[in-house]
Amino acid sequence: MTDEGSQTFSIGELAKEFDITTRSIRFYEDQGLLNPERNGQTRIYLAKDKVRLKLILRGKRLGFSLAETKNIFDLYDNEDTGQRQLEFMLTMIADKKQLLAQQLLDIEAVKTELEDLEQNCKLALSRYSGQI
Amino acid sequence: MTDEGSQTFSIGELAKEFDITTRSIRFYEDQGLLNPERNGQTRIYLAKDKVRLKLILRGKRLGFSLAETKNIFDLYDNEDTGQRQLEFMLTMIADKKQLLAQQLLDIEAVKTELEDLEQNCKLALSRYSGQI
DNA sequence: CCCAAAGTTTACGTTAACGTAAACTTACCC
DNA sequence: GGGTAAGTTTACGTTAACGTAAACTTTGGG
Repeated sequence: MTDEGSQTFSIGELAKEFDITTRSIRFYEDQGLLNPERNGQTRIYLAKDKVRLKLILRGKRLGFSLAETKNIFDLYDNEDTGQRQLEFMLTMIADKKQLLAQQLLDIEAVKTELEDLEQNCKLALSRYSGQI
Repeated sequence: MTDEGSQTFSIGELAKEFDITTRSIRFYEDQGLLNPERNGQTRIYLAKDKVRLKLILRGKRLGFSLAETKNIFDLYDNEDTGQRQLEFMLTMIADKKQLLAQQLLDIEAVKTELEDLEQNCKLALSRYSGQI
């Protein structure tokens, strides 16, 4: 058994590792997305906090707002998942999956356009280097 | 030859078609992303404007800022593409492609997580309907 | 013991992408 | 020709996601 349960991190370490400011990390906590331990005043981050932070940033890259990400976290954390809650969660999941599918289409389209543009650029450049 | 060169649209028609407000369309023009014709005061949109609008919205869905999209438009429109310009354009294209690749990874990861969550939800729900 | 580095709270400032309102003109319909 | 629906400009308001600054406490190293 590898003992990895006691690894802790300072706010500065996390900031450096994820290349964000400490201000952002505190802001995420302020918005209810993180809940680090405390040693007196000082925040102590555990492995699960790192996971959360990774998910937050991934969500951001996909255009999720912090509120949306918090929403998902809350659903995950919710213990008393009644029937209504579960059904709501399922429709929300369906919505997100739909959104991801659209993004895939968008990415394919943009990728094609970028590659067309790239070809034209390289062709134009080749004239400068006298290859035509 | 299908004659489709004379199709024009009002701002209201575009707003309805793309499900956005006229305010947004005028704002995009204000930021230099659209350049519709005019009939007196009234804006007249052509097919190429519709294409631009589609690209703007696609960019937004992928998290591009309006400034970034305008940047790409400007590169496209640029007639005097000197060597420096072309090289700059190529690095910019490479950056965008890199970003798209990252987004693909993110989407895969989120999709997997969503499907896990979905399974758990359905399992929990099945207990309510007495299937377990 | 002292100081520089890292941490903390509080609070005001900033930017992007519109929303909203006002005050006006233009276009179309009966 | 009169109203109403759609268009226009101008301008101030709003929200999310931090940036930045001030004023303070805590902590490890020489």
